[in-house]
Amino acid sequence: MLIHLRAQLIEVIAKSLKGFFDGLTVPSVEVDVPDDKSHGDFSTNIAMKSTKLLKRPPLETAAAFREAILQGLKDAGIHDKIEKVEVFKPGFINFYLSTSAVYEILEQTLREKDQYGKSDFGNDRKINIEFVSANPTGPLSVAHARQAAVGDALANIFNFIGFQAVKEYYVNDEGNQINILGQSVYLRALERLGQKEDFPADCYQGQYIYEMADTLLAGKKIKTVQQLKALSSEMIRQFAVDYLLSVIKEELKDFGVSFDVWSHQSKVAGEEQITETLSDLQKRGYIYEQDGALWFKTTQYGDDKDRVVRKSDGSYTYFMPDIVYHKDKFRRGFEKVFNLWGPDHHGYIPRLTAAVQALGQPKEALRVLIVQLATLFRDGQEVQMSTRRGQYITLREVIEEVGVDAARFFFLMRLVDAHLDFDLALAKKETPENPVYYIQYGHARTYSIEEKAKIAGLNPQLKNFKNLQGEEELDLLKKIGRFPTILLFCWRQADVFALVNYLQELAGMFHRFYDRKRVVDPDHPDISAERLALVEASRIVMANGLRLLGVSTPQKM
RNA sequence: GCGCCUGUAGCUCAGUUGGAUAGAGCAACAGCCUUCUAAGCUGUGGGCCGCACGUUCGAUUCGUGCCAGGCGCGCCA
Repeated sequence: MLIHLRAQLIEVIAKSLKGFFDGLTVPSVEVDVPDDKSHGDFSTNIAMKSTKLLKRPPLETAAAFREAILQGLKDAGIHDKIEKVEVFKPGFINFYLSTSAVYEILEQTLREKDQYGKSDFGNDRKINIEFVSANPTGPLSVAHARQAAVGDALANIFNFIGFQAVKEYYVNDEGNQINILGQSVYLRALERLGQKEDFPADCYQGQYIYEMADTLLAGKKIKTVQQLKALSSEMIRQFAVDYLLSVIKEELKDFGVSFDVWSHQSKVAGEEQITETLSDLQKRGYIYEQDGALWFKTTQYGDDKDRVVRKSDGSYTYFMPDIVYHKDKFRRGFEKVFNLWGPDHHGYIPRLTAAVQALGQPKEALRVLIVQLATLFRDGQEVQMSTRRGQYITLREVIEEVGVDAARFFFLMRLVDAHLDFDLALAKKETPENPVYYIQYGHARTYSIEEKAKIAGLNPQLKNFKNLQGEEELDLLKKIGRFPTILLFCWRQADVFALVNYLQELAGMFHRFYDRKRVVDPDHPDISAERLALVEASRIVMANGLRLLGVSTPQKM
């Protein structure tokens, strides 16, 4: 409702002011939401933008504009939604919503319920969002956990505003790391059979390799070294990848994250597809040979230097299958693909962006989001981690220590590309310092109020409001009205932080309302019914928001 | 050396793509429960928006140059 009204305002303003410009082009009209509510619900800077063109002081222009806009609002038939229009200091023209317009927000929310905030903004466009994509060589770490929380929430939001967002996990099931993984399992299996060999430092050191070895031996009913040696290394590799993928899937499931598509490098970027793509790129002049290797001219699209795709020994760099994989994504019809990467990969962005353009896509078709690492703290002390020695905090441990809700919420509390300090002790505290519970508590409160109302025989009203006149009530309603806009902003920013922030503010306004206005009051059933409607609308938005974040909505706390 | 990111309250961070008196949470201090959940509410203090120029009606925001910190720069994945 507010999105629509804002669009109407822009239209009306542009139309009403045409006469002032006498053939000159009207500056583009911007309508913003002021920080300070005393400056109205909407505001435009059009008068100040016009000072130069019209050669008149902004306040004078604004006053004249105001008259024309008032007339324009009448002509457009939306004057009943705007209570007043005022001119302010440097030259702002501010619009104040009428209470009837505010009540429309309430009616809409109650009508649309769990669909409130949904839109067709995305126009069913297909987008892909690839995240986590950890190599299947061990359990998921906290770094993956943050990516999982962000990627899942982003996809939820994008789907809600009308995109067809596909969540995708790219499985690196080939290459050096997988060879080493297979070797690690093989050596541990030998050890279990009594033949202890040197365990190289570059092999995977974690305890889980033993468990895999045990599972392998039991599954294949292997009792002797001879039987083990009869297994092909290919078979062991396959076993290891499958085993770890099922572990990863289980961890993600417990974190509430599921993927729509699992793409395996061995399938989408095998030898055949690589050869095909490579010769295609060669034909189109993107590849040249030097020092026995094949190079991709990524500098043509702004990379610092060209990149090797096939080494002089004939094997491919990681870049090559990645190009093929992204070609595959676009072949599947995605208009835009998002990749969530760790900060250590940021140097890789220019070359992949170049490749995407060489594949004939516009630069914007690929959007890489660098998800910064979370530094874990426990009681103010940084938790030291070392991936090399297999000593890192896993997703599993975070879930067990602080729970899914707190973990997911904390990972979303900052912009994705900003460092995040994650205090484990704080996240599991059930005290006011912990922001997760603030919103959930607000949600739970709505249930307890509605329960009390039911006992008193009171029901929420659905229309014809007139008693919601308090500042707390109108502020809360207007905030509820911003929810759809916030979701669109999340798309524009490619970040969920704005939603987290919004929900905290919304919960704050709800708590304030609760503190100051008695809802359940059998002596005043009319007022109670209207306030109950506001409680329900608040609950709807808190629930819709938390659901998009992947955080649960408790009815009791 | 080159490239990318960051610099805002004691701490952690926002700042709606250039707007109005720069905000929030935490921490500190002072208050509010015989009434719908005190996991809540109210109030107070706290700022050279890293520094300097420039662009303009207007800069925390854009540009340039410095200063400080982080990361990336392999025929690794």
